[in-house]
Amino acid sequence: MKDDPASFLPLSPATLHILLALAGEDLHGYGVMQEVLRQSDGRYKLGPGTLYDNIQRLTTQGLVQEVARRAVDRTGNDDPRRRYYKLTPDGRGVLSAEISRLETVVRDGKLRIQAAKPRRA
Amino acid sequence: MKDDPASFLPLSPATLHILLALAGEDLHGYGVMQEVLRQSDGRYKLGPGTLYDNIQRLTTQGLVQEVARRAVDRTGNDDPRRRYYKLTPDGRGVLSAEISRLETVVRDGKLRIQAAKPRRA
DNA sequence: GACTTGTTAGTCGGAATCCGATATAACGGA
DNA sequence: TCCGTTATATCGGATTCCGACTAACAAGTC
Repeated sequence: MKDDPASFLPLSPATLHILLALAGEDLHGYGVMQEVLRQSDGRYKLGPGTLYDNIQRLTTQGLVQEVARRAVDRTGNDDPRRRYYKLTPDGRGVLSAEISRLETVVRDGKLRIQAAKPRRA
Repeated sequence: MKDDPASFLPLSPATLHILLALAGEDLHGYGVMQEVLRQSDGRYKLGPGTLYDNIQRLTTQGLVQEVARRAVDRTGNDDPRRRYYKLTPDGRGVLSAEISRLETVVRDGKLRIQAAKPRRA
């Protein structure tokens, strides 16, 4: 995947949040669901359909890859059913590009919204 | 439509950019395409299918409404084929909510991206 | 042991959305 | 007159979303 990271943009909300969840640490599918829920304060809930569709697509695109099981997580659990995923360097690059793109969107957006009563400039 | 603005979130990239384009000034369909292209520095191009699908949906949702406006724009043009649209107050509220949601996403994202890579300094 | 709740992976199928190709036509300038 | 641009709109295939469902195992409770 030496494709330009920009060619993957913009990311859908689901894809963005999945990559974001994996940016912190490697996680298994169910863990991604929980992490997205946590990151959004319970406001954005990812269903299994969306999750696994995305994981599969992201894997074939080379942005995410499955990794050999980790021994234990920080809670000391080790459920053998788990399948862990991690961001590839390309995945991290795409996420990074999207974040900075969104940064300008937010900056522009705030200006535009405030100018609700345009005074001509 | 007294629905909670949060119930419309998150917005797809296409929807977000259309609302953003209309936040500055009332525009006609083709104008929205151009404005989105301009705002993204030519990186995000909206096709007519996506545009009109969205305008229709946003109109029935009450976030956008068509306005009768035959006045000239700043280039002095007055093409009678044009159909202008504007953001409703609800539309502005939804856009505002999405922008502030994205603000936290960006903030979190930046932390996560730089946090997970200090593989030796 | 039986019961219950939570964890974990996945499938399935319909709905929603995307999005380019295409159609149509009026515009403006060379 | 002819051409490139402006402008609205539809169509249909492809992609994505997303909840309901299946299936197990885990862990704690009664």
